[in-house]
Amino acid sequence: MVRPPNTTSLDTLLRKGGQAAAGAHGVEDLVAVKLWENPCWLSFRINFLALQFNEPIYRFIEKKTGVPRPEYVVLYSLGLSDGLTASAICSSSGFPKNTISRAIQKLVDKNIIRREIDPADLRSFVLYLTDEGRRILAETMQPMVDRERVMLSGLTAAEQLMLSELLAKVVVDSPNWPQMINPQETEV
Amino acid sequence: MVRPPNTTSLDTLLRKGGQAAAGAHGVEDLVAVKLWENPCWLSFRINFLALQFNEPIYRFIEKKTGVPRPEYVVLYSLGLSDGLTASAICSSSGFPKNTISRAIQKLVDKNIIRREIDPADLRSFVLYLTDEGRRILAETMQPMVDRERVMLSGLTAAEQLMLSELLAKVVVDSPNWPQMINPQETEV
DNA sequence: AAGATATCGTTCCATTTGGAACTTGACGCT
DNA sequence: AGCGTCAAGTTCCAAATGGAACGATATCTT
Repeated sequence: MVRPPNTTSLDTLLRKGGQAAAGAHGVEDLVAVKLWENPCWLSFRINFLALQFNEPIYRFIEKKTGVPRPEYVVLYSLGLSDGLTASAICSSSGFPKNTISRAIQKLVDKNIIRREIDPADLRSFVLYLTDEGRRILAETMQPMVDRERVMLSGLTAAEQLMLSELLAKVVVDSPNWPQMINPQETEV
Repeated sequence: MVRPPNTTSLDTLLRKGGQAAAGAHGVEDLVAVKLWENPCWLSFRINFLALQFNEPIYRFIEKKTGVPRPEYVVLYSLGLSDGLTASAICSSSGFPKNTISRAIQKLVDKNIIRREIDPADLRSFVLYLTDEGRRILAETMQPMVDRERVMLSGLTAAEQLMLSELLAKVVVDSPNWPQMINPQETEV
């Protein structure tokens, strides 16, 4: 385990990053531990924030419109780029294709989207929002944007911009990451 | 909708944050749209990165040790702070209490953790790692840390530190966020 | 051009999930 | 002390989930 000492101290620096500035505010005990004493600081912080966004907003959306999360993911994707296929939605969202397939069927049944055969590829369908779909999107977009604003409200505008850029940079880099190797059973 | 024009341009700035610097790299089409044309840039980026971490690492851990995600969350929490209760793990992880309850039972059955009655509160139990639990943690910690390193490898050390601090600041601020109000049914 | 291989989307089915009701113990109030 | 309310965990059950197999079309190989 010969490792230059400055590597270790970078890890510590990263993990403890911002602890002094943050102070001992109202965060729960175990959350504090997971924030400051955690070798996997990145994944905890990201998962925690994802949860803080997703849980309330999807609960709200389903209560308000009757559209559950996987269906809303389809809807939202079409809102950004109408005329997508199921597989494009899968790979950008991470949901498995059977879940998206079912979501699409429900949305078609409810007349929130419509499905057309792709003349260029008879295996796949192209999906479009209906007016009803556009209505639901319009109705739910503001609460989502507001929720993001709330989550960012503790940062200055400059900090928000910095965060945006850093996260984007990581996402853009993601195609370069090696996929995880399988566990070698020898170690068991 | 009278809104000062600079508010709008801050939004645009945030959304497009880093687009120029990032360039047109290998990221998928719809991912690119969700990155740069998305009013909810924060939640997309965070959810995307959470997925990129969770999916491969929990697949790996389950294959290697037979411990599925909710059980591993319990295990990991105890690794950070031995002697927790189920409810502490729930509220810091966001899993519902029945899921955590079942995970704990499985872990006790497998002799990965042990459960003692809390003399201070006879309703709750205090959980401890067994040697087997510690062994599994030791075996899986390095791959998790490595995965984080890979995800951060596109950033310089200074950028990593900045990201760490910004995310921590947002997490620390989270207790101040208003909980989401319920949808008013009048609009339907 | 034919066969092998890969991809799109659906269906099947065993497993997991999480809301809600429940049990038991703690705590506050009179 | 006695009663009402609340919190910790468990159990029940209907619904969602996701791996795997499948049919159909595209694409690649030789």
